Amino acid sequence: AEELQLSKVTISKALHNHPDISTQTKQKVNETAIKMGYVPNFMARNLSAGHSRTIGVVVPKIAHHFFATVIESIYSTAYKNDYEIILTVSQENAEYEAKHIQTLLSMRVDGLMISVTEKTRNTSIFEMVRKKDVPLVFFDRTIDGLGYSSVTNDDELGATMATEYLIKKGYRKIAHFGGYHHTNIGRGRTTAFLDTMKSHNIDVPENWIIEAGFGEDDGYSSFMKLYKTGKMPEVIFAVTYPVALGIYTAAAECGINIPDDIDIVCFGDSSYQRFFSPSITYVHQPAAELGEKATELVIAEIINPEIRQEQHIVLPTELVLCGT
Amino acid sequence: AEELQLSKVTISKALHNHPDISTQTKQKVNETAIKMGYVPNFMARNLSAGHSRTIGVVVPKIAHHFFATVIESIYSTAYKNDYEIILTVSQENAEYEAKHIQTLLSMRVDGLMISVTEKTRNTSIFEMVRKKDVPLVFFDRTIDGLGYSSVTNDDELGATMATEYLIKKGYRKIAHFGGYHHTNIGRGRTTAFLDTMKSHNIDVPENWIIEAGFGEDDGYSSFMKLYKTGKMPEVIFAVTYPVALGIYTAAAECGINIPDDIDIVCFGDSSYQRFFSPSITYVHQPAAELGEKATELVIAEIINPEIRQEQHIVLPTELVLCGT
DNA sequence: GTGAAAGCGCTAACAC
DNA sequence: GTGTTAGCGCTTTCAC
Repeated sequence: AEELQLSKVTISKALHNHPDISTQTKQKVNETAIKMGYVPNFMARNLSAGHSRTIGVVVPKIAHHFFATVIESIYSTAYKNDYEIILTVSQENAEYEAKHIQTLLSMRVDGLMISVTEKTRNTSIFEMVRKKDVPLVFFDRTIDGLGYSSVTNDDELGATMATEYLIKKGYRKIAHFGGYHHTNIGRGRTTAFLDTMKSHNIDVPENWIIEAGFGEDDGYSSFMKLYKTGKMPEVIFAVTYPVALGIYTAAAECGINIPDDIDIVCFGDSSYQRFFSPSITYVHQPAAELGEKATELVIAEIINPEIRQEQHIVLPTELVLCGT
Repeated sequence: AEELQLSKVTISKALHNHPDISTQTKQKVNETAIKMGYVPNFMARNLSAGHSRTIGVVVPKIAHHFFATVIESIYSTAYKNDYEIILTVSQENAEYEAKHIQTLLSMRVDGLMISVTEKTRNTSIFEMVRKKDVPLVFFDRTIDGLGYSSVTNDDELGATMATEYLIKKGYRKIAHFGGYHHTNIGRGRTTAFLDTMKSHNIDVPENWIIEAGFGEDDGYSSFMKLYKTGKMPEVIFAVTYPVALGIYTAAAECGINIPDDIDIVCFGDSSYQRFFSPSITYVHQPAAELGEKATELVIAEIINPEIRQEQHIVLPTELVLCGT
């Protein structure tokens, strides 16, 4: 339609500032393009280009401080590098997750960033990604042994610090609501907790280690389960912030006061943490940095396919004491 | 590459379950497609189809309970209807917003859902959307007078209820930290507040109405501004939850106790509201429903271009009393 | 039941 | 400097 007497090619070149074209022609083209509200067709462009300058992201949840922060950081890092983000949410559902990855693949994203669901066990979809030769970086929640790069928080360090802190504070009866052991973060945190306890020669009753998911519901039901045993600890170490909140709710229902009757420590926080009462001692995760590093990693792998070998970045966690 | 002796056309038809093709051929094609991990090219498909079964979304912020909830709801509603969501975040920056809309347009999204930034004033980008004839629905934060449909919370109702509540509680010295008046939600809440105060013949000093943004920073600086006047109210009605949090922080720094010295009411909440201490009386916004309705609206407009006339859905808000 | 031809909007390679 | 040709991967129309 831009037939102000020029061919498509000339237009295309002009719009791309090709040296072939005379400055005046360029200007004329640009002007009329703006005037008539021309918007290039991304699909056509990328179909012929063979790539999309687009990165697909799959997260298990979005209404959660940690992920929301990571996502914002992914967005801004991507934009800085002229990549578009296509975000999908698996809602902790492994089936949705696989479907989203399919869709993203069919959109021909140049790279993939994934934080898996708490239930993901079947890895066939990731092998498919490998076959397509699309770079993939896991963040926070990873699947090991597939040869993909990852960016994670130092779960072991955090869990160790938290446990040491509790012991130093004089606690001996410590329960742990860990995530599923088949997930890297569940395993890492639980293992570090147990190791630390062991190194201090403190026994942990078997039913004080409760394996469940990462959500508020899980914290709630785990507490109820613990409560029914009749033998309560002095403190609970929760695998995530939502789990800690679930514990709060359940404890309140059971007439148990936190932190007087039972204290809590957990991984992660919310931006509202400081208004929370009573405030919790927690392990801080560098969410924004994690998003940034992960994004830079995929982009690097996209640009430089040769450098595409496994690489694991572990970001240090930090113990934030209650009331600071 | 799928040359197991068939042409592309046959393959395409088989994959689409076209009646032309024999059942056995279909099966064979499907099997090998799965075996070799065939993924159709979304861009090619949509290039020839002329649409993308994709909806573009622009939100000002994501790490915010209200928006996170709306977004999750948009996602699930879209998926239910077989639409893909492309989410972009403007970060309250009108320039980014315009750029994102451009990108989305170039991706040939079938529809657009937008909650504008607190700074958006230039509407030329929206006129461009009109020219492209792409359906657009505003949610929560709208631009009126452009002829687009919208789904919003009943800001007037909420603000009126909140104000009435404060008055009934005996407060007379009420300050209001409203959003910018050029935004629909800022204007709606402030106007309803002033009207209600007027109908009760209660005076509001001019410098107790502070116009600012919707973020925590704004709450903080507004409070400081108020504090410097030396004349403090009994209670502050904050335009958003983050603003209320900013007030908390500022008040703490000024040695002012909430709610003893100054009370707070606000619009919106967080999922952690119930753990918050002291808890706040707030106006509940039906975030999930808002996302759902808005998504259904765009989809309806996409499917039925004729019905594309302005339509404004206003969802009722609710006053939630402190401690319930 | 299957395939050949044309076209979606764009770009890169090569003429003119 | 500008235009022609061809092809990205798919779908639709119409022959066979």
